[in-house]
Amino acid sequence: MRVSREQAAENRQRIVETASRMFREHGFDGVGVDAIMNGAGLTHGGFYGHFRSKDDLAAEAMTRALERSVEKQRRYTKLNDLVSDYLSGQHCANRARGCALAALAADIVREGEGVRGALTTYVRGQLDRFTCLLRNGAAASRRRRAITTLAGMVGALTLARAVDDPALSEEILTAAREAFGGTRRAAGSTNGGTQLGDRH
Amino acid sequence: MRVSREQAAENRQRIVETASRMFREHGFDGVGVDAIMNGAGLTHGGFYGHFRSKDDLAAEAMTRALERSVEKQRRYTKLNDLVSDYLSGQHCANRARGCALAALAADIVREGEGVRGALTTYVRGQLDRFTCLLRNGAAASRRRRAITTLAGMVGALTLARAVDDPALSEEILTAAREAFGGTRRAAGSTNGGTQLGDRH
DNA sequence: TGTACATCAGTGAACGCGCGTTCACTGATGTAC
DNA sequence: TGTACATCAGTGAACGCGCGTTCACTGATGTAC
Repeated sequence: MRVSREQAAENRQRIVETASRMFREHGFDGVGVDAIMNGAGLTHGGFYGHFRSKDDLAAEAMTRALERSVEKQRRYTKLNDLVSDYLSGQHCANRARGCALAALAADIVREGEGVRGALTTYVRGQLDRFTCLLRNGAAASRRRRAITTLAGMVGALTLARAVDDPALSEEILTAAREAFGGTRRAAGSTNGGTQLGDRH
Repeated sequence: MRVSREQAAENRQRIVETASRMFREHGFDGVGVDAIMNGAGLTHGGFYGHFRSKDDLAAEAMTRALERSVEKQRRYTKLNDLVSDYLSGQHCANRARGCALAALAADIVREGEGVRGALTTYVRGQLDRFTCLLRNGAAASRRRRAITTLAGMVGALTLARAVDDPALSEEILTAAREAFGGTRRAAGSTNGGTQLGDRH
């Protein structure tokens, strides 16, 4: 049943992609090697030809998911658009294809070095990107706003997903979209036009 | 080896408390019945005299952890104090005794009805409490700020814990403490004295 | 109040299942001539 | 280019371990007289 080197490389890719989706949906402990390999159209026995261990795959799948996330975000030129998409009902409903940070953040503390390292790099990059997208204020201020924006996005998505009641989910997403989006549109604003936490 | 009814009730309590701590530290799948019972000074065999299943205990432990959290928060009269404590380095380092929402939020989506129900009730209560603690603005505006404050707190704590580098953790907590705290102290603020997201 | 028996909280061995991992095997791919 | 052999990606059975759960048993507690 040998397969061409090219095919084998494709298979490996597919395993990583599949794992990345399944981990986001069910958590690291919620999917087995067996399920991942089946999801990739293979049988479990071949797994250790590609990876040293399940943890190894976890680190790689995490890295991949975060890279994808970065690519996707490069498309945005306005923070407001990025935030709106991040806090959309669609993203909330689609854990498997969504932000790995929000899907796995709580689990990550307990994972190995590889996973945490990948995540830390991503958070740093994310903060840099947000800082650039924010227009007004000094660098230090923009950096602080980048932090609170990222925290607000992750927290709001997590809450909206955890909660039982769709109406409450929607309320959370809407409120967060308005507060953490880069632009202010509401009439009668006390700080119209400035970003969240902007005060230096 | 029978034990007085009073003693048995105490034991049950202890199991719930222990589970509540261990789940927060290691996740629902990260601790076994065996470990919980040992942690409570008992052997695993007695478990099913107290609970119908591990899931049952999970729901109860979650409920308990959230009730504790509410009791603790009643002590605060100013949102700023509450936020400062929530986003303290101590809380960040102590998952086992800290906020169950932040410790388990990502896992909760995959848990049973009991756990999710308990959490939803808690989030509603939390938002009501925050809305009360916020002083300025119309009810609807305070409610929205309550949501973004809660989201920001949970997100910032989650990020600070997930990240690999203590300096970055500290930076995240500090920025969030300033942004999501109820009062503004910084000089040169563009919206001094108003709360996060306050604009109606 | 004291005695005799029933109850039942807790014990520890055992069961069954799923999961991560290993391994002998297969047969298509890659390579040497 | 064609043939013969070596390689090795993938298969599926098997192993060992841990975990949730069950159960026969123990002996202190609770209760009836």
